Formats: sequence, structure tokens, C-alpha cells
Amino acid sequence: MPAAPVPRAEQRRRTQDRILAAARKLFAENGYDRTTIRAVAAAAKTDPGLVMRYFESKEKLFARIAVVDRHEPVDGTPEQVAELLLASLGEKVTAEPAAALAAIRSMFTHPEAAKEVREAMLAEQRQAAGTMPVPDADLRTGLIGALTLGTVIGRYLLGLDGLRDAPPEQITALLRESFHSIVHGDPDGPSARSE
Amino acid sequence: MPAAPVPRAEQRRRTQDRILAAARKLFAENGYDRTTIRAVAAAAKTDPGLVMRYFESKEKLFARIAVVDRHEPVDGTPEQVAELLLASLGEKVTAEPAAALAAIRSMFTHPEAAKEVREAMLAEQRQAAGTMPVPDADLRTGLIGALTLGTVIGRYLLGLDGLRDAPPEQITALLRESFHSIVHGDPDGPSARSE
DNA sequence: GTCTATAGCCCGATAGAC
DNA sequence: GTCTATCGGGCTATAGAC
Repeated sequence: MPAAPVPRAEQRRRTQDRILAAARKLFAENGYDRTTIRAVAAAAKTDPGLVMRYFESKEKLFARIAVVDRHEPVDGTPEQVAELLLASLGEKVTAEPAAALAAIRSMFTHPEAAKEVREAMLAEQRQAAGTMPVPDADLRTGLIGALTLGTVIGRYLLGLDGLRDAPPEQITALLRESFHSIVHGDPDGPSARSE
Repeated sequence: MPAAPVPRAEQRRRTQDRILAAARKLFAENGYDRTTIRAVAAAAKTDPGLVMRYFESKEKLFARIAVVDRHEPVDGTPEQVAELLLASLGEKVTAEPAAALAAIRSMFTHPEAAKEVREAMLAEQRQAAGTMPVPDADLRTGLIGALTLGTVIGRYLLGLDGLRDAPPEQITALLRESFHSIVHGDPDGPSARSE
């Protein structure tokens, strides 16, 4: 009987896809340094040589899979901006952002991962800050980004009680007032205590 | 002339202190995996053998310096609890918590560091949740911890615009209303949008 | 084209010289 | 007590066998 009816090119593409999926999973679980080409190859049921042949280096393989999705443009009234940023967080806690988690897990120990996360956050931050004509816009939008990152880390990477399993709507409901007060609240806040 | 008038024990203690300071700095800057005993020894102006002699292993040296300060007990009315948690964040952004940063930078790639950070956060979270007789107390206090961690990461490890250089009081002022609304706000929030 | 073998490097840890 | 030399092992990346 004839051999597999799968064209060589198709076979090759499938192997590459298996490698990419294995890399995404292992980099997200163990970070850049502790993920080895050997382990990726084993998980993808190939061998290390082929991984190198297809992706050139461990560094380039990582760059292929560790991407942080860029935000959609943010604009409108302060109320709308706050809701858009909250919706952005809502997406992240609704579907596990596997590729971004690979970048986030490695960002403290791998400069390329840090750059990827930092630049994605700064782009969103600066764009949002552009809609706010207040002197502390950078701080306000930086805080929103930091809170969003903290929530993602707490939910997926630390698995904190309550946060790990909470329904997305419950998380966004509890954070709605925070996002609004940070984006367009009085700096001294209605809740400021003089005590 | 006589040699150094420094007793042996004193000399030894000084060397150990130099090693600990160098380890704290390098682990905080580069994380566990990328910090080598060789580099610590060089930074402390000794040699690797002596580092191993004094601290037994890289793992034990790391455990000595990567500690997260435990919180003070939290109690009182919901308003007071929110203010105490906010004050806790205020301390962290007032003085750079070097030892905690070493643990945080390594928490995603080194299990012992993850345990240290996680347990410190869970202890504070559970203690705070104990003061709140609501079903979603875990989620509320988990969010507070996540926001606090995100703020520390954004300020010291990512150096986000606005957050990196902001005066501590400005940060806590912007977060005050958030902490109050998360700790004791209506779950559906006064700002809930039905759109 | 696919895979095996290995070169070359750096590491943590140890043994023993001084 | 302090330091040097080295062991054993894991890694990325490469060279070459099939």
C-alpha cells in the first residue's frame, strides 16, 4: 500500500504547529530559562535538532510565541475610557491569555520578555493618557495598567483564593468603581480622610 | 607595624555581611537563575568557595535574603480595614522593599520564591477576609493583594511612566477610593452601568 | 529532510593546597 | 580559615550520518 497520503509540506507544517503549541505551553508554565529546547522537542514528539532547524534559536522561538496582544484604540469621555479599560481587563480574565502569560512569566528574568510586556503596557498607557487633559494622567493610566497586570498575575500565575475561580463579571463589577475613580476622580477623592 | 587590628570573628562577620548585601542586590536585579555564586562572590570581593562555606548552598543563601515582611494585624470597621491595607501599600511605595523585590522577581521561575510571596499574600488576605462577613470576602481581599502587588511591580520592576517617580502620597490618594469600594462597596456598585 | 552525536560553555558543588 | 583547581552535569548550537 502507498505510504501516508500527507504531502511533505503539510507534514512539515503540522510538526511546526506542534512545536509552537508545546513551546507556548512550556514557556508559559516554566519561563524562558527553565524551558529547554529538549523539553519542547519531546513535548512536540520531535527532536531538538528539528526545532533549531525550523526556528533558528531558542530566542527566536520564544519571540514567536510570547506576544502580548495590542489593545484596541481607547477614546471618548472619561467615563467611556474607564469602561473601555475595564472591558480590556474583562477580556483578560474571561479567556486565559496563554501567549501573554508566557511573556509575563519570563519578564522578570528575560530582557526580551520584559521589553514585550513593557512596550505593550506603555502603548496602552500613553494612548489612554492622551485622552486625559490632567497633569497626573501618566500616573492614573500607569496605575490602571499595574492593577490590570496584578489581577492577571493573581488569577493565573499565583492562583490567589477567590481570584482564581471568580466569574469574570464579578471581578469587573468589583473593579468598576476603582477604574472610574482612578481615571476621572478628584485627586483628593471624595473619600479622603483627614484623620 | 602590626597587621590589621580587626579580630578574626569580626572580619568574618564583615565578609558575610558583604556577601548578603551583594546577594540581595544581585538576586533582586537578575532573579534566582541568572544570579551565580561566582557573581555574588565577585561583587562581595571574595571567592565562590567562601560563599558556599558560609551559606552551604545557593538555595540557602537565597532563602536568607528573599523574605517578604509579614503584615501587621488588620482589624476594625470596614473603613478602618481599607485604610490599613492602603497604608500597607503606602509603606511599600515609600521605601523600596529590596528583600521582597528579590523574592518577587524570582517568583515566576523559582518555586521557593513563589511560595514565599504566595504565603505572605495569602496570610494577609485571609486575615483581612476574616474581618468581612460577606460571601465574596476572598475575592475582595484577593483583589486588594493583586492591586498592591501590581503597583509594586509597576513602580519598581517595570518602572512605568508616572508610577516610577510619583510621590507615595499621590499614589495612595488615587487608590484610596478604590480600596474603600473594593473592601466595603456594594457589589453592584453605585457606578454600575446597565448599558 | 530527519535525526544522532558531540563540541563548547557555564554552572553548583567539592576536595584539598596553603 | 581562605582560596584554587576541578568534577560532573545541563544547556544551546552545530556538524555530519542516514
